[in-house]
Amino acid sequence: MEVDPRRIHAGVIKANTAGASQYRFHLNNLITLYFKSGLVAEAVNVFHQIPSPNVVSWTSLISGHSNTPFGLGYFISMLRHPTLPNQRTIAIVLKTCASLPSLFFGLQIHALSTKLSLASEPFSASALIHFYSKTQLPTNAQKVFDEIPERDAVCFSSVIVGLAQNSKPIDALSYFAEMRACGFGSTDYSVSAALRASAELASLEQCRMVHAHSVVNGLDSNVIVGTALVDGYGKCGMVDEARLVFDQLVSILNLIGWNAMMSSYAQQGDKDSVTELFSMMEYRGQSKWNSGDRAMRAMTTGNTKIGSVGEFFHRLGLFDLGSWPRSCPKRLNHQAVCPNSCSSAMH
DNA sequence: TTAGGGTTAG
Repeated sequence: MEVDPRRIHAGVIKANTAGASQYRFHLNNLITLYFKSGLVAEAVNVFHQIPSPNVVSWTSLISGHSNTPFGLGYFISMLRHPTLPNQRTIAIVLKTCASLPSLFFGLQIHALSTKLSLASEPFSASALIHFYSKTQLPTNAQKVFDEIPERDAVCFSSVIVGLAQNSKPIDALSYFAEMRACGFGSTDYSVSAALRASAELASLEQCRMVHAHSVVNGLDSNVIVGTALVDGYGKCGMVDEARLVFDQLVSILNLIGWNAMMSSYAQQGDKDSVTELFSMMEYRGQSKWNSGDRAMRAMTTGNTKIGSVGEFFHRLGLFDLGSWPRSCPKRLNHQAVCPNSCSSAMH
């Protein structure tokens, strides 16, 4: 049953007899709840009701605006408040920098993380690796990983994914082997990336090894691993094995999986199988996913009317981020760019 | 005690 955040909000107001920190704790949770329900204005409103927002309050607010320039704007407001970020805040801001993408802002965040001794913490480091991978700087990503003293499975997965995405399959598989040697269990992220690397090498033996590994670890029925398997076998020229995986997982595969299977046939010049599969896809109504995917992409890439990150900060009068002010010399005109929310957080 | 990092095609 769906929880209505407004009912919870009413309960928090009624029960506001506890101390200030307890009240803030409940409001922080409410911010997240409102964002998850798509009630952005209400979430921002709750933030402004917190007398003394802490790092969790700010991170919740920034997270609700992740992947949009507003998230970066709120991060600057947080620094000016002043509240120092922790590795969770850094992670969500870097995720936004990777998604926009904004190399310039991300580099500033890396510098700040280093100053705050957060660049090697698992959460911020894995986000840094992701950021450098998305900005096509895999050597930087690798350097960040190598400097993490205590790595976890996500750090490993991030570097494997990043190297595989940047056409460094040998390095990716080397980290995949290291991850296992260090005793970490494989994840759907690391396995799908290892398959992508194997596919780029067109190494059938490697594909089969990772496939067997995914079966042992119970990951072979995962939709993304399954798609990577179809793609991997296809690129190794083993279209029958690709089809075997495809048929086993057809009930859960999405448009990407169908495309991977059709590409496998196309690479063999088997146009009859391609058209047959395409007809089957249309019959099942799967071709409709195309528009769905486009809509999803528009939603997740920060589809605002503002042309670029640079334009956004130019409008805020903050174009030169190289010189962050220590005090608050200038009030930002948040209403000009975000008329539906309060402006006092943006200073 | 809350917030939070990494995947599949072309």
